[in-house]
Amino acid sequence: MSVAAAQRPNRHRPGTAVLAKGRERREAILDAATAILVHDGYAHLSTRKIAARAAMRPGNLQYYYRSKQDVVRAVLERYLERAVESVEARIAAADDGTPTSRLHSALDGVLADQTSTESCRFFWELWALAAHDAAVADAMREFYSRYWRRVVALLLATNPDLGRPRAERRAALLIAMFEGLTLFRSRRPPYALPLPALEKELCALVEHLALEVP
Amino acid sequence: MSVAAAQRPNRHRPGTAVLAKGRERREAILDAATAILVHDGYAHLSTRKIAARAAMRPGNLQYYYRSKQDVVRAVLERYLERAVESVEARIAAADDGTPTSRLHSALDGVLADQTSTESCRFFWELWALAAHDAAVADAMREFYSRYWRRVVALLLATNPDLGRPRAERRAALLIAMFEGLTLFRSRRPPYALPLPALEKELCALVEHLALEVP
DNA sequence: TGTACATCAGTGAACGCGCGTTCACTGATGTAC
DNA sequence: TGTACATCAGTGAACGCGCGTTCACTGATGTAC
Repeated sequence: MSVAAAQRPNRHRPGTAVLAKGRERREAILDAATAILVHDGYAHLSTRKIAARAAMRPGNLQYYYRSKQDVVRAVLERYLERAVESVEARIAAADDGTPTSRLHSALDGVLADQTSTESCRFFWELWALAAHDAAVADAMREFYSRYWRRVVALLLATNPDLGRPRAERRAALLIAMFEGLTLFRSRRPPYALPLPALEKELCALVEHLALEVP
Repeated sequence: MSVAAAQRPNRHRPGTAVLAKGRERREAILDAATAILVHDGYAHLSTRKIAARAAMRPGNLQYYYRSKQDVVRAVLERYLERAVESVEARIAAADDGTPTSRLHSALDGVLADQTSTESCRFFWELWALAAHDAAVADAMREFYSRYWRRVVALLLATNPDLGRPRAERRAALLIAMFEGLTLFRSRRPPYALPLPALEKELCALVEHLALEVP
């Protein structure tokens, strides 16, 4: 379609206001779908509910996204992209400090994200979804791959003596622990472990993994 | 019903063969539901599919479990009960050794479980389900609470100097890491991190958390 | 031994519902000439 | 300035489908007497 539009003479192009509205509507659809996914779960996610929440008719939703799967993929891509951006921004924000302080501010950022019930629930849904949907699995692989490389770089910057192989292994363990902690740290946690002072223990462990060489 | 049966004179009781068949059928239903949950996900779990897989008619399934929710709860309870039993059995099996060897054999058991795609997928579905279903959330809380107390006991047995509060915190971190590792360790992993030699690193970390006192 | 009876197990048809998607159609916007 | 036109956006009705559950009914099993 865009190819045909480019070849066509420069006539009858839609106005910028029209295009802006189209973009807004798409965003509204993704917002609605994200909210339903987080609050009710994928099992209760339907195109009709998405359309209702975005204040449009089912037929109109199909105009923007041809199928439910298209909506889900778009939701996923937007969410993961934002997640990556926010982590990068937090690391960059601690640029004044040493590598160690960058590591800590990244850690703080991850922990802050985890207190958001929405963020946790989103990932829980994704893990389940990825087990049965190849497209979701691909997106998750890509996301965790970037995440992992970033943590490896942070560890190596903090302590080059670690060596890349060890840094890679420890980064994997750290990410696993962060992801596992979502199960116990969301604001209304599904599983109640008494976790006071846990963050200190976690910080100590992170430092151990960053600094200690056997 | 069982109350009425107990008050009734000892007449017209169903034969043991009849009761045994009833038990078998219920097990078959739970097997079928578990398989569908693991292979297709909760979103695709329907009473009609469960019935078909258990080789019965929809109406007959309703005879054994009045509602879909009843089936799901029963599946969950059976699965978590078995999981607890299997961990207990593995720890007990290492009874010949020192506390440290018990710790290691428990660790081995957990890691062995994680290479089972079914086990991982089951838990992924549960995490997502628990976020939206209070009954599931309760069952998970109970499960993790037992799991956690067991790990605390193991850590304290290995090194009493840890002190209970620290052991509790470290047990929580360990469980979080184990649960997070399911994301990267299942036989056909949804997220590919290069994880050779990761187990050694994990063992070293477990020992550090068990033995080191700052 | 036979018959009445209670319980367990299973059947088949039917219900009303929400779902994902299609489609012919109408309206809004804005350009070209 | 007006009209033809292309594109974007939105509507409303309809489709066929699988769903969870109900229900009247039949058959199987085994006991009581």
